[in-house]
Amino acid sequence: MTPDYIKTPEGYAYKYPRAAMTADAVIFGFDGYELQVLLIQRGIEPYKGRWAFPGGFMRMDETIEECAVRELHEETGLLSPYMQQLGIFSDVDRDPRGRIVTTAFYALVKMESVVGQDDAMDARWFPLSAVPALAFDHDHILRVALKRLREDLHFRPIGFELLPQKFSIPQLQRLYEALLEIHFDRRNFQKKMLATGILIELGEKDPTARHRAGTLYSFNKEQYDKMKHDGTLRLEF
Amino acid sequence: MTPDYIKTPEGYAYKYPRAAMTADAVIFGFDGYELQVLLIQRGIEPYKGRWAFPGGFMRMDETIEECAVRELHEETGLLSPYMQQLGIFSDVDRDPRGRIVTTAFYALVKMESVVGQDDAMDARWFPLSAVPALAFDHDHILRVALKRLREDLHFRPIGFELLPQKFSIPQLQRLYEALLEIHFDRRNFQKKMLATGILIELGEKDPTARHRAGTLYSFNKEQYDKMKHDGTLRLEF
DNA sequence: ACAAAAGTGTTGTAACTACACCCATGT
DNA sequence: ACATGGGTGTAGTTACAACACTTTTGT
Repeated sequence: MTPDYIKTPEGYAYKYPRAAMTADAVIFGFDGYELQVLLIQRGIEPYKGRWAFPGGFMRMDETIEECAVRELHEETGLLSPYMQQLGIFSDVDRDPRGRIVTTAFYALVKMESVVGQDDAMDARWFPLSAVPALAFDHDHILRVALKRLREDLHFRPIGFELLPQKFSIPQLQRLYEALLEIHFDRRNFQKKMLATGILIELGEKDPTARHRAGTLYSFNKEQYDKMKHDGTLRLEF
Repeated sequence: MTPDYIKTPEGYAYKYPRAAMTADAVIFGFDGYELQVLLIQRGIEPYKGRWAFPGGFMRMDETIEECAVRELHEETGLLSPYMQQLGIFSDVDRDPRGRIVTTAFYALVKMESVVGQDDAMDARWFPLSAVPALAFDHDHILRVALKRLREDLHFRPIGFELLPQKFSIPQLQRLYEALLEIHFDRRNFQKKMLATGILIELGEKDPTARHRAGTLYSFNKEQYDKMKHDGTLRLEF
C-alpha cells in the first residue's frame, strides 16, 4: 500500500488534521471480598503522579485490540486475559496534549497472575472503594466499565475469569454479591449454579477456607460453549 | 490549547504517524415484514458503485458521536435517531486508502421518517435478505450489528424505535419474530407485553390492517424510565 | 357466508423463593 | 464446647407454555 502521509522534516504530514489513538484497559480483579482495579502511576506529565489505566498509543501496524494487549503486557506482564471492547471516548478536550481519542477495554484477570510483578513497576491494585481521582477522563471510563461489567455478569459466565482456576461455590457467590451489590440465599444460589451444568466438581479442599473447607469446582468452558451453541443454556443472575 | 501539529506546505505534520478516524452508521428500519438496512451507493473510489453505510471523517472539533450524527444527517436527512456505539474496527488493511479506523454505530429509525428523500441521493433501503456485497469491511460490521441488535432486543424496549409512534401489538410481535427469528404464541405475547406496563392504549384504528383492525398503543417512555430506575421492570423476550 | 386476523381466559408445569437442620473444621 | 461457615431438602408461590373459541372486517 502506498503511504497516506508525506514524510517531512517536521514529521508525518497529512492533508487534514488527525487525532491520535490510544487504547486503555480497565483491569478488574477480585480478592475474595471486594472488586479491585489495577492502576498505574504516571511518571510523566500530564497528570504526573496521578493514577491511570494502563494503555498507550496505537502503532500503524497493529489493530486497537493488539495495541491494548501489547500495552497491557508491557505495563503489567499480563498475557491474554479476558478482554472486551468497552467503547470509544473522544471528547475534544479529554487530553491536554491535543486531540487524543481512546478506546477503552475492560479486562478480567485472576489476581494471582499479577502478584510478583517487578517492584519498580508503579502498578497497584486498588479496591473499588478506595480508587483515587484518576488522570484524564478515566474516572468516567471506570464508571462505564463498572456498569458494563455488572450487565455482563447477569448473563455471561465471566465471574470465573476473576477467580482462581479452582474455586468453591461460596467463593463464587461472594463475587456475585460484591459485584452486583445484592444478596443471594446460599442454598438457592448453589442449586441454581450447579443446575447450569457448567461446573466440574473436583476433590474437596479449599486451602483458603478458614473453617470448613469448601468443595472445589472448575468452569467447564467446553460444556458452556456447547450449551450456548444449541440454546440449552440457562444462565441468569 | 496549543496545537499538537506543525502546519507545513505538505499539510498537518505529526511526530508519529496517525490513523484517520471515521464514523459509520448501520441504520435499521422495519417495513412490517422484514428488517431493512439503509445503504448509500459510493460515487467515488475506492469501491465506487458499491453500497456502504453512511459515514465519514471525524473533524477535530467534534466527538465521534457528533460525527456520526452529522454524517447521518448530511447523507440521509435523519435527525436524532436512536443510536448506539457498536464498536471500533481497526484492521490494518480495512481501507485501501491507508490507515483508517472506523467507529460503527447502529441506529434504529422509523422508515416513514426517511421516505421522501431527495431522489438524487443514492440512499436506499435493502431488506436484510437482499443486501448486496458491501464496500470495505462493512459486511463484517453488518453481521456484528445484527448480533448486537438481537441481543439488545431481548432486554431493552428498542423495538418501538423501529415502529410508527402508534402501533398494534400484532405489529410489534411481527417485528420481534422477524428480528429474533422465533415464533411467539399470540396470546402469551400480548399478555406479557401488556403486563410490562410500558404501553399506553389509544383509540382503536390501525389503518394498515387488512382485516380486523388492531388496537393501537404507544410506548410509555416515562413509565419505562421510572420502572427501570426503581427496578420494577420485567422485560425479557 | 366465508376467510383472515384480533381479542380473551384457563390450566398444567416448571422455576424460583423462603426457610431449618446437620456437618466439618479451627480455636 | 463452641463458633464459623458449608452442605442439603421441601413446600408454597409465581411466572410461563400450551391451548380453543369468539369477534371484527374485507371480499
